[in-house]
This record gives sequence, structure tokens and C-alpha cells, in this order.
Amino acid sequence: MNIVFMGSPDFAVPCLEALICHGENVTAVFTQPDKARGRRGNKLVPTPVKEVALQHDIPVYQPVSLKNGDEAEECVHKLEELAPDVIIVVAYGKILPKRVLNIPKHGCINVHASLLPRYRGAGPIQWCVLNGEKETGVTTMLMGEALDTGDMLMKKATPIGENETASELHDRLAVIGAELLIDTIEAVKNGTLHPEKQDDSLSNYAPMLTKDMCPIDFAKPAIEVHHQICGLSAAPCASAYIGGRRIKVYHSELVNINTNEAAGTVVNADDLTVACGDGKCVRFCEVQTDGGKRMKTADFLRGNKIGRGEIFTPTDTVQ
RNA sequence: CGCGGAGUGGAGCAGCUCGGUAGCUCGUCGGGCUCAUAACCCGAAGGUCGUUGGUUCAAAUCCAGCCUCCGCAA
Repeated sequence: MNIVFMGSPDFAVPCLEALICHGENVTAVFTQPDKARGRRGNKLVPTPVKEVALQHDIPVYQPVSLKNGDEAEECVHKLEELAPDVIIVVAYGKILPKRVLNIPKHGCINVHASLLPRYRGAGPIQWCVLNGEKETGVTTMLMGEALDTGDMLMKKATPIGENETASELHDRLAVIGAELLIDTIEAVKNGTLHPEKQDDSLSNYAPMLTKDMCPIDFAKPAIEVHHQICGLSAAPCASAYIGGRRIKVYHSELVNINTNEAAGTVVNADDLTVACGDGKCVRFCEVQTDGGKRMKTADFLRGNKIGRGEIFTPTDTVQ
């Protein structure tokens, strides 16, 4: 099939690679413009999808917008010229106007990292973990004009591990999404798809995470603290202060200990077990200080002494 | 030239302000204790202190450039 692929971050890479490996004719890739990032000089960095496209000599387009402006006009004309059988959209990060949606013969198919209609929006993976869901998955759907509301084509579910972070789940879902995409493409070819409407009454919205969600509120029950840490890892990452230093927590686990210590108190200094609001505890398994490397707690404690009874606070000001 | 932190035996850190033969916690190896141990005791190996150059009688420590890693901001 002639396919135009639209995607930007790491999550979309397995899908693009799967299409290429599967022998589909990917005639163009649309991705976000290169962004200035990094520390020295803020160099322009291409999206992961662009890098893969370039490796395979696929033409890359990076319009700022597909809705307005001369650039958008050119891109729309280009798309009409390419006349793809289908446009695959995976975490592209831009809204497609109706006239683009109407270009492909088989429409635009989106790979979304949740079991729709649950967790529509930009942060489905993280919010599933934050909410302590036991299961999530990937859905392919035909794109409509509203966000993540199109008719569903195929789904694949997967359980969420007790200590699984959003980052780990993200990587798994990216692979599952790629598999499901290929299945969906095959079904398009065979004409065996049966689009299913989403039940809007069951939907909820998962916005992007923001930094104000990072401070760990130890007054909450341990299970919620744990979910916060897992859901925010590896970015933007849950954090807490102790001894005037900020510590990011990448991994945690629940500990079967009850304590009377105040929330935030280090109950066991040998493995950073910390008391939470409900008298239960979480253990920090992987941490990082500003300027330091991300490391296992055991490594961290060899050179950074933290004593039993010291107290973690959500922010620096609450010392 | 966006702001800042850091590179020291296998790991994580101290030492640098006030230059003068490298230290802590842990790991590894050997020995001891013990019914036994991830516990305890004794001992050992292992480092051109990121790199290049400069100052100096002498540089991990002061100065300059370069490389790499990280936090923040975008």
C-alpha cells in the first residue's frame, strides 16, 4: 500500500519501522519541526521519527501547521499528489484538518496508546499508571475531526505491572502498537474491518503531564505515592527534597511495613523506605540528584548518607 | 556563546577555599570467628585524580583550552 506516515516522538518509531519492514510503500513522513534543545547553544534536534525516515531515504515534511499558511497549502497539495491509500498517524502532535483527513482512500488511521474510549488525549500511558489501572492497551481508529473520538478498528490489551513505570509501559505499548498497526493494515487490505463507534459516555481525558505534579505529597496513602512515582517516571519525574537537595525518584515499590512516623520520614535508611500518610511505606528504588546520574538507591546511599528519621518534603520551601 | 552541577581504584562519594607522597562507605580476593550468614574481626589487591597545556622546587588541589555526563530553562 502507498502510505504516508505522520508521527514525531519515540513512541511512533516502532510503527514506522514496522511498516517499512512489512514492505509497505511509505512515500512520505510528516513530523514536527526540529526543536531547539540541549544545553550548549540549544542546537536544533530532529524528531526520532525524522531520523528513522532519513535512514530509509523517505522524504520528510515538517510543516509548522497543516491548517493555515502557505506551507500548509503546499503540504496539502503534496499529499493530494502522493495520493496515499492511507495515512498513518502516531503521536504526530498536530491537528489534521478535514481536507487532509479526506485525502486517503481508506482514511487516516491513528494508533492510540489506550483502550478507547478511555484515556483520550496526549498522556494516556502516564494517566493509566497514575490512576493505578491494572490494564491498558492500544487502539487503532479512523480519525475524525475531534480528538481521539474516531471509530475504533482494533484493540490489544496488556496488563500493567505493579511496579511498572510509565516509561517502561510506554516502550511496551509502542511495540504492541506497531504489531496492532500491521494487523490493522492487513485488515484494511482484506476489507475485514468493522469500525465501531466509541461510547462517549465511557470516555475520559488524559492531558499531558505538567511539572506541578512532580512534588511528592507524602501525606497521601502509600499506594497513591507509588502510583505518582511510577506514572511520572521517567519524565517529568516525581521529586522530593531532603537536606536541602532535590531528589528525583524514578522507581519505587510498596513496602509491607506499618509505621507511626510522620509522613515523609525515612523509616529505613538502608534502602530509603519512607513513611506515607496512611502509615504504610514506599521504598525508593532508583533516584537522581540535580547534576548527578540516575542510579540505584543502594549506589546512591554509598556516598550520600541519609539517616533514619530524616524527613522528605514535597518542595524545598517546606523545610 | 541561555543558567548551573559534575568527571578521583569495580560502585557511590570526600579531599580542591589554605598546593607538599590519595581517603571514606561498599564491592572484590585471602584468612579468622561461627552450626551458619548478606553479620562480625584481620589482611590484601586495585587509582597516569576526564584530557591537553601553563604556573611552581612541588598540582587531584591554582590558571587556560578541549572532551564527556547531568539538573534547570526553552
